[in-house]
Amino acid sequence: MSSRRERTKKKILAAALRLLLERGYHNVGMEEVAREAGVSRQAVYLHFGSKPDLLVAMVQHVDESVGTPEILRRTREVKEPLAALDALVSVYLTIEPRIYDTARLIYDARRSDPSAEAAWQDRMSFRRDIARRAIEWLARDGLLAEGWNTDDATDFVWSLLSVHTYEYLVVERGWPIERCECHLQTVLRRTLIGGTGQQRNLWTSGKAT
Amino acid sequence: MSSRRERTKKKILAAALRLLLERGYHNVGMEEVAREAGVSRQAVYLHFGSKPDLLVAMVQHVDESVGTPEILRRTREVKEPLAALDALVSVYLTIEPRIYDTARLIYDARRSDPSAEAAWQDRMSFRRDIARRAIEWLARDGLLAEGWNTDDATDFVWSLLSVHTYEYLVVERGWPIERCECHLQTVLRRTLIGGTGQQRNLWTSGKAT
DNA sequence: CGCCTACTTGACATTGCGTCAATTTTAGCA
DNA sequence: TGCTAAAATTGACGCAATGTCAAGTAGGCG
Repeated sequence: MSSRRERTKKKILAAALRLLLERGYHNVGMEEVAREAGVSRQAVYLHFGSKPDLLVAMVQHVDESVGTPEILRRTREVKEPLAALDALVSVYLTIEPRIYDTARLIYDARRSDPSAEAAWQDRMSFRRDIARRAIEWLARDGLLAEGWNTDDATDFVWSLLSVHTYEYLVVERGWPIERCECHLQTVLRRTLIGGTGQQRNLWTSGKAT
Repeated sequence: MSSRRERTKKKILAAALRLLLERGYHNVGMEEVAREAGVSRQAVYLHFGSKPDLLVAMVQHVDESVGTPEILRRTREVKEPLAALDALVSVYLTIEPRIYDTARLIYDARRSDPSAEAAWQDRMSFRRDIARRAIEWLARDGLLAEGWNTDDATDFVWSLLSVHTYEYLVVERGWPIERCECHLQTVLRRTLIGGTGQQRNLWTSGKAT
């Protein structure tokens, strides 16, 4: 039972998505979004107060439709901490292709708009929490390699599994997802896993799926 | 023998630098740049045709004043390939603090401006070349770890030693340069060095300077 | 002095964001 | 069916920023 209002809102969101993803935040005006959605320019302002607000709404909408939380739950189904690191990479590369474009939009806008900045920081602290959970698990079992503490390892994993790693390797360099997954898992295992875990896993680390 | 023209140009560049670095590309207008430089708005257009062109000129100016090529030459003074990887990180973290702000400006602008995009791609392919040299050296000596080929390792090093790794770890998370250097060196050594090199270096890898 | 280059001045066109008030359309409901 | 209130349109406006143009004004050099 979508009301008239909600339907129009969805139309606008869909249009904004198409246009902004294709041409970038600063290259598309509200006028064009309205035209693409088949509504008047003012209707856009009626539903979303401003361009930055429209962007933030777009991002939230994409996040919900992708279902990030459900996918992330996979990380917790894993039985042992060593596999958690692999799962983290795997989940990262499942989600990233779907949200990359919008994440990039928010990143672009955050310099010039406070609410975009807030949305970005939200996302970032959420991602750091996910990374931290895996690292704390490793650390508790004494598997964290020499030279790392929980905080530093968390930051490193968070920064390695970021929008920009995806951008550099997959988007710019054209790596297939599988190759990216394999290499990033290798990086994390060799770098962060020490103690007994290293013996067990070092020699399988070059040939993950 | 700085002519009047050149002096004015420098004044404008300096003013643009101050303002744009502080407040970002989209938050500073040409009017303000001109006022800060103590010249008329049209003088700015006289010297640099447009805002994007001013940005590109700014970046080139900073690059020259930092002397990136000279600093990068350090990478080649290294005697053995294992040390080259460490030197790469070290050089990266010498240069990055000085150029981070302007690099970030270019990155911001590249979505909406072709000449900024070109400047960015230039910079990126230059950086990949640097990384590739070190990796090829490793590979030639058979020190590249299992699971990596030259291309992939180059891309990975390039993406790890990027503007955004610096942004995430140093700028956002407040890592001191030394900590960042130590950890990144560890990452590269443990990840990329295999064969005999690994035996020799693995146990010093947690405690680099 | 006079000349040329560099710079200034003030005006203008254009675009994009955001706002407003008056009006029309439309969905929901009696 | 016809009424009403919400939702959307229309057309105008203010504002700020980019970029352009033409005419005028310094400042150095013969």
